[in-house]
Amino acid sequence: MACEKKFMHQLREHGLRLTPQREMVLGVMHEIEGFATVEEIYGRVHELSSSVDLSTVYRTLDLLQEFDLVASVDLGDGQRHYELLGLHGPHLHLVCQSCGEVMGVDLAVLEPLSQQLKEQYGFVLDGGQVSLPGLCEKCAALNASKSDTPPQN
Amino acid sequence: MACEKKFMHQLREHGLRLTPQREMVLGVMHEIEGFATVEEIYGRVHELSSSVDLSTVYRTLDLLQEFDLVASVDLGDGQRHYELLGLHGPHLHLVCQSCGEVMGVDLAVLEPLSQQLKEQYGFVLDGGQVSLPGLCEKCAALNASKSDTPPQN
DNA sequence: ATTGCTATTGCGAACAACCGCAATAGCAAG
DNA sequence: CTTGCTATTGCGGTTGTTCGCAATAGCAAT
Repeated sequence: MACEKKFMHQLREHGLRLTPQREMVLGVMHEIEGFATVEEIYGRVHELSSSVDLSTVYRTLDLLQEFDLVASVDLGDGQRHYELLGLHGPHLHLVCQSCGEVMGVDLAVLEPLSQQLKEQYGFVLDGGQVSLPGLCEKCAALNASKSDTPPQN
Repeated sequence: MACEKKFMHQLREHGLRLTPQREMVLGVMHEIEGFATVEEIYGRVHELSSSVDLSTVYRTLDLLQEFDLVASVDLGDGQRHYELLGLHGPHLHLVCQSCGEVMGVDLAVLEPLSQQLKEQYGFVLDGGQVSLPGLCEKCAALNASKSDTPPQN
């Protein structure tokens, strides 16, 4: 797959090394649909090779994230969730505070805002890392009716 | 201060109670300029009454956040930072990934985006909770020159 | 003032994420 | 195929945050 190639290339460029552990983590990410917790990723990697350590998984995910091969989203459930970006590339995440649903959206919607922040404050937005909290369509509709008691899920 | 009144009122409305611990946390937040870590807040509260527990501070901050009296920002330094909103009210946070500087910006800049997300995806943005990662003016300029080696501080 | 209901607390333990260090193993040069 | 340099690993321990639970204490009604 193109993803592995890209990874190898980026490692070389930075003087880093390709290890079986790193290959395994990336491989596992490919098998997974959508988001995965570190626990899930570690579980699968552990099946392949039981000697791989949890911190190595964390470190590899950090690395993959730095290379924009993976994105992490905080759903507010005390556990970070990771998603392989492989084909689609970086995108914006809309996170529903009520049901936890995540919607991937093209970074283009940020363009006007990005432009304005740059002009007005000199701030250079990093769109690939953005997660926006709010309510998805369904939960917003639910909340509109019984306006009180903020939904906890 | 108006803040305490508002807090009491909101507690009552939700059938919650005003306790000395909650008053102390809010009081301490008033004394602090800008952002404070839980450690700092707990430290000051502890001076006032050494029996107050750390988890109570955490729980109170959650509560204050729910009532929009306080905002939390993740600066990426493994420690959450809290800011009293009292007077200024909710605002957007621009967080520099490089130097950690936080810039408060009026929520108005989000209006167009908010509108578009609602129309296009039915997603209702919660602007008061938004933190946007990127680079501040200074760090962006620095980064532009030596384009390689992502800054670690 | 007293009472009763229940929100809140302090405590201890759990949890996710991270770090420092010595040992290991990629990788490039000879 | 060696050798040497150093990035990387596994391990143990630490930090920041949250949880469950029994005891306490707000608050409204009597």
